Amino acid sequence: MYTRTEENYLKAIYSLSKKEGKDVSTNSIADRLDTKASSITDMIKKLSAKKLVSYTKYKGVNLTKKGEKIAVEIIRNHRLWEVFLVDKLQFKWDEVHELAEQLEHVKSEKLINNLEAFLGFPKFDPHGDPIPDRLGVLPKREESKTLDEMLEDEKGVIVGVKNSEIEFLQFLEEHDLTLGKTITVQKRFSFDSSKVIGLNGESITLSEQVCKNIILKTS
Amino acid sequence: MYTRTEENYLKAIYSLSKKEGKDVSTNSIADRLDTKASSITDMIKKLSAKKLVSYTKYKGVNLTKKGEKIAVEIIRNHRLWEVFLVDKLQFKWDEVHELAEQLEHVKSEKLINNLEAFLGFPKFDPHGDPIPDRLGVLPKREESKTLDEMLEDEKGVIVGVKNSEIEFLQFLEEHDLTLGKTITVQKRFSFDSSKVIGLNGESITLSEQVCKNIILKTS
DNA sequence: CTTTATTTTTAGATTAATCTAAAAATATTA
DNA sequence: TAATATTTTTAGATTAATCTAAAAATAAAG
Ligand SMILES: [Mn+2]
Ligand SMILES: [Mn+2]
Ligand SMILES: [Mn+2]
Ligand SMILES: [Mn+2]
Repeated sequence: MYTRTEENYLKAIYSLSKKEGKDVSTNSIADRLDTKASSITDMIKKLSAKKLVSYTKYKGVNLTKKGEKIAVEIIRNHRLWEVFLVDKLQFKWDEVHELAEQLEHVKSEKLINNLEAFLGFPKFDPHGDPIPDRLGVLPKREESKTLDEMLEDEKGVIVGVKNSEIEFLQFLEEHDLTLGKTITVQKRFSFDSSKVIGLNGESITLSEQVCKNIILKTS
Repeated sequence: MYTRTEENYLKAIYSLSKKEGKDVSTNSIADRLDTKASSITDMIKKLSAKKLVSYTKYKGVNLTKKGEKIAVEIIRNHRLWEVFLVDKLQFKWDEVHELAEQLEHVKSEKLINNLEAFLGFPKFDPHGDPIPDRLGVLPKREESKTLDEMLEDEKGVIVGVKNSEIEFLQFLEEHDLTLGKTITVQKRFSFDSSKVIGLNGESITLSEQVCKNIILKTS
């Protein structure tokens, strides 16, 4: 139906428009996909001709309903494959993203629906990101906040991360800061917004940067 | 490492040279891949430059050790994915080939090795074809013959098919002629080489064409 | 051993996705 | 607002994979 490249553009535009709200700029897509702005302009014209994005020169793009539907489908594929790799094939959460980037483009509705059933209809992927159902509806997470927003003595369970880069995930893994772990804020230093937290009976110091990227459910 | 197209050419050359013995001709590859002969010549030059095939103009091609290694790797991927689809995701044996054609190109040694372990190190795919191990070694099947070669009153267990086209597989499925079934040759008609066989206590007539494409282990 | 038929290769085009360099539009700042 | 900087688009090339049509090589028939 659509080429792998087209799908990757749609996915990039989708997540950029979620993150930045407004129209998505040529340069931001170029950054995200690690290509040149001129290539983006070309592809945008193609996507626009196919009614997958709405585009006005110099003003940026937005996904149409049609374009968004495809983007969400690919995201669904991506996240279900990540669950498969972690739950069934013994992969760690920092090893699955690149592979899922390949697997997400395999074309078969039956495959992905059967895979979903095989995995027990998971609602979140190994990084805590929501998995769209077959209609494209994203599950809502219960009330949650970032560790950065938590106060001293507050307690919470890790339910997701905002950054899925390998180095960050490995850092968390090494400190046993994985999904489902319960932590308590022991101290907050106002001069740099770093925190000391309690985990497994031990204390760890975490930078503001780290705290901003951990999502918790506070009871 | 190699493009999807290159991999498909190598796979085609591999199976054609197994089937036909001698040098593989440009036209036979074109037929197999449903492309024009001129495209084949172009690609062969590319593969030759990469030392994946040995090629002399007008004389056809053969895989080098390097080329064969890649072809066998892709076949390993293909067959393991087929097992996954049938054993874990409820696919029928006539539904998996096209999907496996996509999945076989996903690049990750760890993925395929973990998948193999997850599946319990299967030796044959859903069509009875041998699955190369991680070193590229193909398991040997026990003594077997085609139904066409069997004599009256001879008994055997279906262990594979020589033709994996959807229509043929569906035909077999409808008659419950699936892997593992035991059948007995009840009668052979010499005028057209058709046979009446016994299966599940019933009798079925099968054409020579069909008999030539069913592989059995005779006790 | 010629002539004819078939197969294979070459030449030249096309399409998708990318790039560099330059031009045009928009945004910033003095 | 005018000058400057940044962003975006256009123009022209490149690479991979394919095609059609024509030329060259090989094989088959007479
Ligand atoms: Mn991912
Ligand atoms: Mn994820
Ligand atoms: Mn197959
Ligand atoms: Mn098979």
